[in-house]
Amino acid sequence: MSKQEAEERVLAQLADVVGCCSPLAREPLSAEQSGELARVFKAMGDPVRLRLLSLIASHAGGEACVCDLTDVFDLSGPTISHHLKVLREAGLITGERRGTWVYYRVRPELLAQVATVLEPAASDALPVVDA
Amino acid sequence: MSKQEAEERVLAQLADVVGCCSPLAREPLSAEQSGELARVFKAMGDPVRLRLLSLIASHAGGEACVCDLTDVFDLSGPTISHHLKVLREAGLITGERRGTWVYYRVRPELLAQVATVLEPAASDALPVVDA
DNA sequence: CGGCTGTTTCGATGGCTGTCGAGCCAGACC
DNA sequence: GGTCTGGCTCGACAGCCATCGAAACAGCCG
Repeated sequence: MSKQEAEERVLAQLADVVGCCSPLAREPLSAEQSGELARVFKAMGDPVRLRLLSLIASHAGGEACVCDLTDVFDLSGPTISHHLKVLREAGLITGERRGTWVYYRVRPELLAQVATVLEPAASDALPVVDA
Repeated sequence: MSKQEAEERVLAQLADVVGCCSPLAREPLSAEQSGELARVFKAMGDPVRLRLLSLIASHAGGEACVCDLTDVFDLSGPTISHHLKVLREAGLITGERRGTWVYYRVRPELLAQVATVLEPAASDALPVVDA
């Protein structure tokens, strides 16, 4: 199983667990569910990775080259690569090599799923959103 | 400054940074923003804490006593207490002592804010939500 | 082919963190 | 007041993680 396949499997597994709408506040998460979800949150639980994610997501064309990302931080190349790998293994981004450079783009569907998990808990008791 | 005040300050600071809708995909997060947000995600980046959060959120009346939470896990009391503290310091929950027991409840507004940060990135490129 | 640039992997290291047991504080009850 | 129970703090320890330099790998270009 290649690296790519392994990551695909992670995403599929997570999608299976998260489903389209298993709200955090509707019923307690099982040990397995919380494990899958925690992996995603843990990946986002680092300032550098969060910035990387937003840099990629907000970049023109929806994708960003590693070379664009490295310059933003005072970190070594390997470190950035490490963080990108973590995001990749969490299913949050995908990387594709085109010639010399590697381009990363976000997986919006995963972000949407995570947001869905959070939202019902929010709108349930909070009239602030006032939708 | 008491424990309670300190936590209030954290929440206020976070609300200030996150605002009502600073979308992750609209523009790159600053170092400060990512730091604040990462703290919340890191708090949710643990299976036990995620389950605790969902247990509290989904509990009848919107609040749960520590005694209810301890039994669910094969963990010592201090460990549960530690995780609750992390969630508290991240602004995700609040604890209140009433007589013998301590009750915890979630802060829906923070969850809503976090979800908001995620969502625009999602709906931006994903027709799946089909709203 | 040989070198050059961009990116990743490897190994090591310092710091953070999840976990526990022991002990402490707060209320309740006698 | 004395004691009992629920919950928290403290200190310690093992495992994980962010970071780095060095080295390996992948394409380009001369």
